[in-house]
Amino acid sequence: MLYSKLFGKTIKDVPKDATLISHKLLYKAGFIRESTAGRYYLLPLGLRVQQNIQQVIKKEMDKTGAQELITPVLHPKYLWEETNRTSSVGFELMSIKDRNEMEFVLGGTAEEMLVDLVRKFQISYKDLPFNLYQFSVKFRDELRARGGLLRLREFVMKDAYSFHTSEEDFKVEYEKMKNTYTAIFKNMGLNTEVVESDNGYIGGEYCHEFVVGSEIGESKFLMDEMGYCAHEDVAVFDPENKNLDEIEKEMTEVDAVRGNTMEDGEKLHNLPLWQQMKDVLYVDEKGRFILAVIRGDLEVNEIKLMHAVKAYQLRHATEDEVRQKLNSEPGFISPVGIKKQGAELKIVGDESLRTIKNAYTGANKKHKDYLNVNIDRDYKVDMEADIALAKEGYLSKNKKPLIAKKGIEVGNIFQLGFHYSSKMTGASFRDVDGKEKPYYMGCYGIGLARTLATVVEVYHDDKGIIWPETVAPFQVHIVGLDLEEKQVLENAKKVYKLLQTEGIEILFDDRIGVSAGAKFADADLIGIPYRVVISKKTKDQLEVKKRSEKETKFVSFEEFLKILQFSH
RNA sequence: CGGGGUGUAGGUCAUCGGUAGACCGCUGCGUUUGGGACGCAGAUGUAGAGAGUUCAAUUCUCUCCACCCCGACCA
Repeated sequence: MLYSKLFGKTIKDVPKDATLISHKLLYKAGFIRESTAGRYYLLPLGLRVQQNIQQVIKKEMDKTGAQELITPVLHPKYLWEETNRTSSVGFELMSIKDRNEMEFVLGGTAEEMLVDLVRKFQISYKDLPFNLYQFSVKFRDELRARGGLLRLREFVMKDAYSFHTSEEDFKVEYEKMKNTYTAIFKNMGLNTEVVESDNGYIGGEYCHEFVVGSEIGESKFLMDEMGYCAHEDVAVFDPENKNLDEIEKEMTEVDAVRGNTMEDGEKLHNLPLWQQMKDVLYVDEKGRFILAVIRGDLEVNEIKLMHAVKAYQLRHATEDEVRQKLNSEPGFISPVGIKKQGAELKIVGDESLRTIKNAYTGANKKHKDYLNVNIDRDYKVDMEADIALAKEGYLSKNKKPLIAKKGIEVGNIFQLGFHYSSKMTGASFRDVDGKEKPYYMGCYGIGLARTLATVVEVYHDDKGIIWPETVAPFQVHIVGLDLEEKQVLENAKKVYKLLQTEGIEILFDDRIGVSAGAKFADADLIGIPYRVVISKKTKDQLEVKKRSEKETKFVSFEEFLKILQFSH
């Protein structure tokens, strides 16, 4: 490719909207331009990188025996209604009607489509298992797009869906995908943590995120030195017993003229925070009240709570609701003697309540507290569950301190189980015993543009991008200097042609009348792995420099070919 | 959707009640040419949209729209 013909120029100033390094560099170097929020043009350079990423993924996926296909982008809405996902997806569905008023959903994920495809065939146990994947544009009307390519409303995703006769068979595939994903990202130079996480709207019981550690990432997760690694949403920990050796004292109601915060209670009674009970009142999407009770030094994990009570939306109750519906008082709520007052109330106690004795808490009246409250004796909960938010420094179940990390989620794998096959009619196979059975499923996604941005986040310096060779838009960047001298120009063209015949992808900066400094700056910004300078100085040699290194060296054409071959 | 912010040339910004300017970039000519060269000449704007106040609005007020940041959501 001749640089003089390349569409998309480098610029010096970036739009003020760009805050992330990847966004700035990709914009400056001419890889992307914005259309509207969360929708980007991929320019020729950007597309080349994305296609390389796609190749890396495809190669590893094909190795596992997965097969590539393509589904329509417009999904018939009735499919989404069949699984009841028109109301429960985590992202806003975009829909559209055709001339016959038929309703379609712009695909944001394709579980229903794949099941619908598979059920068009008479599947038997002999056909299973199989894994089908595609690269296709996904539409998600995200509440907020963010950070350049990091969170888009339209993006190419590799999504794969596997079908199995049984859970055991699925688990083999799941492990295979775990390894495949690790390999895929490694091939692009990305080290990923495999993080246990929450399924969200996809359904199923467990899943793992592939996360690249980064301060700008949105995924918060916790690790310990024994290899435990889980997203904040699902991370478990050992709450540690606090004072279980104390004997249970008599519960008393005392005056408590204090504010509404935990700290106010701590100060007033001069007792440790962990001995206090924290009571948080939520309302779910059906209007049920849910009182989460937890040890005072811990916080409620709303994701865990939602799973425990099978709700998919929670909000905090208002002060009026606390007073009127539950006859309690904000800041003084307690499970002890709380009246349901006609409202549906579910009290969920965290496991940590079993680690303390003689707790103190509000008395459902303004400026009244209870002291020496003990579970079972003084109050009962409707449900005991782990609803606590893990934090750095807490002990893991391995009794090792947890370390908090942040990262970018570039891919994930989900166990779906029978989630879809049980909801969609005909989603079944004929088993060896002649019976029709639902198949067991999994799904596996990678966002290409986000992965691209993540590579830039990891591989750059103050001058520009430093592409890993597997995804670089070109392998070699020839910088031609002194090109107004015929000899030099001819020589540069010759090298360009010869390298091309070797099958090497080259960007040749053939611009005449552009200063050396400008060309070097552009080469650094674009970040192609090898820079080759050809000028009147270099004569019949090539001046080679790796983007990732400082030194340049003069080599012959043949020696350079060897360097390139060696690097693969 | 809640909170905060921004909309002026392709980009970065200035101007501020009296109809717009700098730098980068772009075009042409010339001089330059190993780390973003210089000179000269030139092109580029319904100041996001609409309404209001005013003799006069890019400037003040309101509404809408778009975009960015923080939060809820996610590949």
